[in-house]
Amino acid sequence: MLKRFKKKKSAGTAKSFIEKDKVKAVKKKMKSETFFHNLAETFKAMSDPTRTKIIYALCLEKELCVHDITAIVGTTNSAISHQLRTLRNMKLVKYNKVGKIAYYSLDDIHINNLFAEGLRHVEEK
Amino acid sequence: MLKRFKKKKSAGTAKSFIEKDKVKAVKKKMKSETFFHNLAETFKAMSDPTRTKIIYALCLEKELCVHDITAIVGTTNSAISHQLRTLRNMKLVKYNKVGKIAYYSLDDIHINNLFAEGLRHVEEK
DNA sequence: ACAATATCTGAACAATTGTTCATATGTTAA
DNA sequence: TTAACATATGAACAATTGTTCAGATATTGT
Repeated sequence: MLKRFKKKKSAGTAKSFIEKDKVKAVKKKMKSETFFHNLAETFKAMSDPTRTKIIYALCLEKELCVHDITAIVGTTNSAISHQLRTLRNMKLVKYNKVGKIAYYSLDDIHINNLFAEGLRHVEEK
Repeated sequence: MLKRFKKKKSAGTAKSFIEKDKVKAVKKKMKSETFFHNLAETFKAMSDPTRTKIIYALCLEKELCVHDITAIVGTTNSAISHQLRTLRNMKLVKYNKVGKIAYYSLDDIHINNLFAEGLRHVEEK
């Protein structure tokens, strides 16, 4: 009880010490839950070695079919196909099908920039 | 048995049709396994909503203590501390401890750029 | 020395992920 | 139609992940 009283006495000041202007300022500029979810999803799309290989390949050659990508990455067709679907769902790659062949390419220039920036970070560490 | 024989006959030509110049060119420029691993790890560090919130907060205010980050993100101290360790291990954030308070900040400008580029991608979709 | 504060940590758990396997779909050539 | 080819897919599996819980450190003020 005594403790509780003591806590009450200092709680206000303690909290106002912690929740200072910095925190309030950032909180005001905070984006929605959905925003951070989508942002995380975008990065997650690039967070697997198989997928970074695919993206890297598509940075060098802007159009590649599944068979080519499989040959370059060196896995099974199934694994590549599954990963391409992930990248498609995340809007990182697009494809157009001509006959039985599906030609994949990066969805837009942002992907190139994003990838290049990550590449720079890794190479300078 | 017959099938097997037939397959053998066409396997060679089929492969040479697929492994065309494009594939060879990309294969020549392929980076090491470690490189793609590290690159994926960097993106993975940003692939969780809690961590994107932390990084976003540190983009707005370049120095924040754990308590502040906890208040901003709105989780438990433990969860934040664990995520900060992850970010530290990935060299995305650094910290300097003054007394009992640990002040966290983004490790270098590449992180700002990388994050900003991801942000742009999400906002334009 | 003690209580309060700020941060960190290990274990345990459910949830998610990437690959493999077997098979399905759709297209082309014979 | 049938065989060969290019790609996609569902189920199942081990491996990884993020959070919570309980408690450990370490620093400061009294």
